[in-house]
Amino acid sequence: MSMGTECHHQEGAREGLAGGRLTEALGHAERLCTARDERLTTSRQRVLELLLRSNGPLKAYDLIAAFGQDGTPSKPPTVYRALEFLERQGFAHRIEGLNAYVPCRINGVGHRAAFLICDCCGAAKEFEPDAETQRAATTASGYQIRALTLEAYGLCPACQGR
Amino acid sequence: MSMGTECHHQEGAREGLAGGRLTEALGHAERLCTARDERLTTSRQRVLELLLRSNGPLKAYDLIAAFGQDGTPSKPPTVYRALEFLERQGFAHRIEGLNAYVPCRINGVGHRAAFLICDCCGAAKEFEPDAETQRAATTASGYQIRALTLEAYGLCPACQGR
DNA sequence: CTCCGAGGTGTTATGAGATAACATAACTTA
DNA sequence: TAAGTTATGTTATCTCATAACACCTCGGAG
Repeated sequence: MSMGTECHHQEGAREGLAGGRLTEALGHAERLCTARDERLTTSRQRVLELLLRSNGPLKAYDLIAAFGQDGTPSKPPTVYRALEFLERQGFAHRIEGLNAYVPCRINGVGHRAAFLICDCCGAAKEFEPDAETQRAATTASGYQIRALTLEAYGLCPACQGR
Repeated sequence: MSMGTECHHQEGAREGLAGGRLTEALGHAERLCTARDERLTTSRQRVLELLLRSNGPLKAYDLIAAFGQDGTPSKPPTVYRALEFLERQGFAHRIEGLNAYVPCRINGVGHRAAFLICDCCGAAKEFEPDAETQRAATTASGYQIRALTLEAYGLCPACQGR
C-alpha cells in the first residue's frame, strides 16, 4: 500500500500519474534508455509505472505485491533488480529513512537527490541540493564525495497547525 | 565485528576510546543523565561503552553479539531499546545508509548530526551541518523541519589515490 | 504500609527488508 | 550458429527490527 495515508490533508494535491501523463513519462524513460543503449524491460517498466502511479513513496514489498496486473505478486529479486536499474538510470530514488522508493521528479541523470518528507501525510518532495549544501559537506573535510543522502523530516505546509 | 575493515589506510588513526578517556566519556554521559533525571542503566551503559570503544560504526547485531563481558550475547530488544534511549539522549546516532550506529562525538543534545563516510575504510566522521545547510533544506519549501539526515559517502583523505 | 502506576528488563516469536546462489533464457555480434 | 553478455526465474536464506506479554522495581498517593 502506498505510504502517506496517515492524514487526509492533501487529498486534492496528489502527484501520482495516470493516463497521458503516465504514458508520456514512461515514453520519456524509454527514449532515454534507447539513447543510452540500455533496456527498459517489462519488469523494469512495470516497477517504474507503479512508482509513477503512486501518490507517495512505495515499499519494496508493496511493489512486489502489486507487480502483476492480474494480481499475482512477483518475487523479491525481480523487484529489487528493477529498482537497482531504475536507481542507476536516475529514474528512481530510495528514501533511506523510510525504506521506500519514489520515481525521480527531476529530469537529468546523476543529479543528487534530496527530499523533504512530511511526517503526517507522507508526501516526499524532491529537490536538488544546491551547490552551497554540497560544498558544506565537503568544506575542510578533504573527503572526495561520491554520493549524498539528504532527507529532511517535518510537516509540509498543508499539515501544519491542524 | 566493527565495520571499516576493507582497507588498512588509517591503522594509526583510530578513534575508539579506552582507559581513562573511555571512563571519562561514560562518566560524562552518566552526569548528563543524572541532570536530566534519566537513568543510564547497565545495558544502556554497556551499549554506549561498546560504541565508544569501537573504531567505526557498529551494526545492531554486532552489539548483540558483543554484549556480555563473558561472551554471552544479548537479545535483540535489549540492544534496540538501549540504542533508542541513547539516540533520544543524543549519545548515539544511527547511520541510515549503513544500518549502523556510532557514539556522538559532538557534545550537546538535540544537535543535528551529519556524517562523512569513507567507502573504503568505513570511517564515519561526524560534523555539525551549518545553518546554511539547514536553511537550504527549508528555503521556499514551507516545510517545518523536525529532523535532518545528511550523509555524504566518498573517500576520506587517507584513502584517496591508493 | 500497601497498592498501584510508570518505566525498565527478559523472553519468545515474528515481521519486514534485502540478497546469495544457481539455473535458464534472451539478446548480440562476430 | 556459437560464444559472450545481460536479464530473468526460483529457492533459500540472511539481516534488520519490533510485537506482545510477563515480571520486576522503585517512588509517590491514599
